[in-house]
Amino acid sequence: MSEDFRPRSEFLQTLLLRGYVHQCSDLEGVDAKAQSGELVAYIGFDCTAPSLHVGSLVQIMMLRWLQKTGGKPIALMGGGTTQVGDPSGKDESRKILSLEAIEANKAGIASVFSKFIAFGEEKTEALMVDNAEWLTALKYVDFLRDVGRHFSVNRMMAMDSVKLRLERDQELSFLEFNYMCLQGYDFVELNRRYGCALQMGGSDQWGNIITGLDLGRRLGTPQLYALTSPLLTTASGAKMGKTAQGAVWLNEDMLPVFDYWQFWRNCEDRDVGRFLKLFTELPLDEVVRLESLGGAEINEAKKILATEATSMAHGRAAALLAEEAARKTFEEGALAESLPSINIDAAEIEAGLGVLAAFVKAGLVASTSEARRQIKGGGLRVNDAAVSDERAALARGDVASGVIKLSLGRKRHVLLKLV
RNA sequence: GGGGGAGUGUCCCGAGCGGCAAAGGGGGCGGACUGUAAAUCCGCUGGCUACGCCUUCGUAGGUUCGAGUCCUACCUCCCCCA
Repeated sequence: MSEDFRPRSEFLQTLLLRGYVHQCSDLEGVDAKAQSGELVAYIGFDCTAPSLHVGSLVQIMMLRWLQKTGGKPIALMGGGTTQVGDPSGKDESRKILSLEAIEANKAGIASVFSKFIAFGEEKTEALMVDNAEWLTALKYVDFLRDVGRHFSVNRMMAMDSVKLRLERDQELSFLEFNYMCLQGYDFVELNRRYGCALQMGGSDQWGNIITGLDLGRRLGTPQLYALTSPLLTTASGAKMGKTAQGAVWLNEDMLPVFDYWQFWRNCEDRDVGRFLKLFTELPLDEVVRLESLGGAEINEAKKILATEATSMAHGRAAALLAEEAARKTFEEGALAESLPSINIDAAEIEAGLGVLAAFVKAGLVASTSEARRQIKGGGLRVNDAAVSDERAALARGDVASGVIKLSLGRKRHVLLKLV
């Protein structure tokens, strides 16, 4: 990447300044294309899970910026390629998903996407397409003759995704070996169908993307471009988007908005600036101001990060509600109505629901054994009072304004709402 | 085809003379300290109707009062010879 390159398009300026760019095959080329107002770009998404999590957020944001700056984004659902499985960055082969599971996952992902990007037929409205559309219709022999002839096995063997498996003597099935060919073919197909000239993705996708570029050249498409974003880790090196409780999902039914807000609120000091640039749309000078806050003041920046990021995924109203719930809970020590909650039959309380069972029910602990351990460690609280007796039961008297507040540690809270 | 080695607590790595719910890390969770941060220190890290019971060491059998540990077969992976 040339250091002194000065982009003229708003699209590239934004991506470069906000830290989205890791590698690009041809910045000038992409810039010119973006300038012309004809840039169509795509990112492919696996259909391996029923939703998307924070790990995909960088990619989603790139498509969002593309749309905001006058380009047309394409979200490519890997309905076809997911049937094959990408070996990139994986030590072992992935389980092959059933077609029904892939379909269901696709629907979940689509609903998340629509929060971030506007879909439709207009020029800058995004398209969502599924590569199963063309991949499953391919005839094997035809594909080999038309496309396979352009792939050099010698080169494929040298690709990191393949090389790694071979070096470690790990199985790489022929099925997976074909993945990059299919992804390469996707790019060409999207170019033919929609004039898509740029594929973006995480840095681990560089090899796959470049394969598409080469294939395009050999098959006579116009010049294609590649752009990857850095692989995101937190300042302390952990993979982005995974927490103890699991992935940080972008949809509410898999992760309560309160928890999503908390995820951002609890980021490390060193990450605030970077995250503000990548995951919010605050002007850069504001970001600079916020990240320069020192000491405890950086907490203000974290709150803004949390609310801004949450607004995008769940809407402003829900984000403000989460912010308010956090303020009440952490700053005032008061009861916040909008904490994550589960309904519980009043009769169960009357009957004397044991604390152990209650915490399991609330999902704060995985088993009664864990609940016992947490009690020993002083980690469980009912209405902010530490539980010391594992045989205690919840009672009518614990109910305040219709709820009982259960807490695990300082940060995780669930309200039992009596019904 | 022949010879040798490996598979351990379902997050990962990794010890394990026949008495083992199984050493030690990492990670994670909880506590203390803080700023809902980082660093540090301490505790916990199979399940249950819980001073007891049940299920765990690639799979299936066997020897034994008793098996992760010994024997047999099978599966998977690695190394050497062909």
